[in-house]
Amino acid sequence: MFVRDEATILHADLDAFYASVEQRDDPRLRGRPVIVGGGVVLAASYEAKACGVRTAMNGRQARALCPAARVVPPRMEAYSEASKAVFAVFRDTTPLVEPISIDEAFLEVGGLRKIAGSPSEIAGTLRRRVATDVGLPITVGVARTKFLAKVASGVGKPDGLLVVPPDGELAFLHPLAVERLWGVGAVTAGKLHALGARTVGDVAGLGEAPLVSFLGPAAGRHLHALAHGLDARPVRTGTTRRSIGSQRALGRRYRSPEELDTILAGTVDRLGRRLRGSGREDGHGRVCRTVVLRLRFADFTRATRSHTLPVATDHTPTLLGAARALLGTALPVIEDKGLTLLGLSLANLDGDDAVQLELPLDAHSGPALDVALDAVRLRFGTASVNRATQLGRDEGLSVPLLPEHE
DNA sequence: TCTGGGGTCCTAGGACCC
DNA sequence: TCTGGGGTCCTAGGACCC
Repeated sequence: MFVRDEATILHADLDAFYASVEQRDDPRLRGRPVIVGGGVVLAASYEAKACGVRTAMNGRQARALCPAARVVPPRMEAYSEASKAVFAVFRDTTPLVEPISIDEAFLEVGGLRKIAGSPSEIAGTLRRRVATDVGLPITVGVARTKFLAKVASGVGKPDGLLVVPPDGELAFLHPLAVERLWGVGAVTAGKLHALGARTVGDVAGLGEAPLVSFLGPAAGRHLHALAHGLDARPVRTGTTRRSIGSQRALGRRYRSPEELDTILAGTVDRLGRRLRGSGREDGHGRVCRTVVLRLRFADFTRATRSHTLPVATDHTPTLLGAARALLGTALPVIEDKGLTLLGLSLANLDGDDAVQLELPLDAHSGPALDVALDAVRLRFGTASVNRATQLGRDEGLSVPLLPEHE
């Protein structure tokens, strides 16, 4: 199996992205605390973060923490333009770019040494180009694996460059708090604390069995591997969207079924247009099979209702019919608890590219498979291949399960 | 703390078929 | 008639990310 022994993966992450665009475009905001968004903080400049303001924080609380902050409404078009300009720099650096979100990406720069220099030199050039060409600060982490590069950029923020040398990986990783790990949120962090693990090194010392029993097979095995610096996922280009969605907060006041139906019809219409590719660029003539209604109630609990159509479609009346039927089934609970958010997702895009094959593993699957494991879910399409190769690496199960099945 | 909007992936279980 | 395994598809919920 291919083993990388050199730090050639870059994780490039713009700093306080929306807020930095605002400071770039309005000199009066530079050096001052800036909050983007009103009711909820979408982004905070580092000056605002110094007061304790955080993304997703309630707007009133944020203003109380940082009375000097300038609060500006979001300008999504400006951020989209800035993102395109930054990604142009990424793609000019290497063709192997894997976008993660509007403001971050992985770049594979192995093999560019002769023409562009070492990975850390390339990272430095990238940072300077983003600063001069686009006018934004960016932090880059450089490491042998995606995971370590991602952690490195987080530790290196803001406006930094941090290289994790292959022989210094565990020394870098193990002192870090478990919350630093990509994929560990509040719930998982709480479970790890309950196991006595507060640092990544503690997690590495736990062994796989307790992690699997506390976190489930996928998360447990994944975390165990990451804590030991193991992560074979390659940088991959051309990943396609698996779902698109739209949602709307409704506030607390009562909405009649008729009113909800109007909102739903508007949402379906918007998503239908996106699906067919008019307006936004994430659709481009795709079809979907599964319609998911998303609800949030006044007590902050959530629910979903979904329906899978016999054939994939982009036909708005068909989608609306399915959405209406789902809303109908949910009316009693809406009546009971009070609805505060209504959303819709269109999933199973392009129908069959997410087929699930469930294969049993038996004694013939390989003696290396010593973990209690009932079945592997292989999904054909990008996500599933990931899982399968990861399994192959972690367990030494050398991929005979993977191919041919098509 | 009275909490936005857009996503990804994983888990569990039911219905149904052979 | 009952039990069981194996396989597929679908639904619902949850954790997490930016």
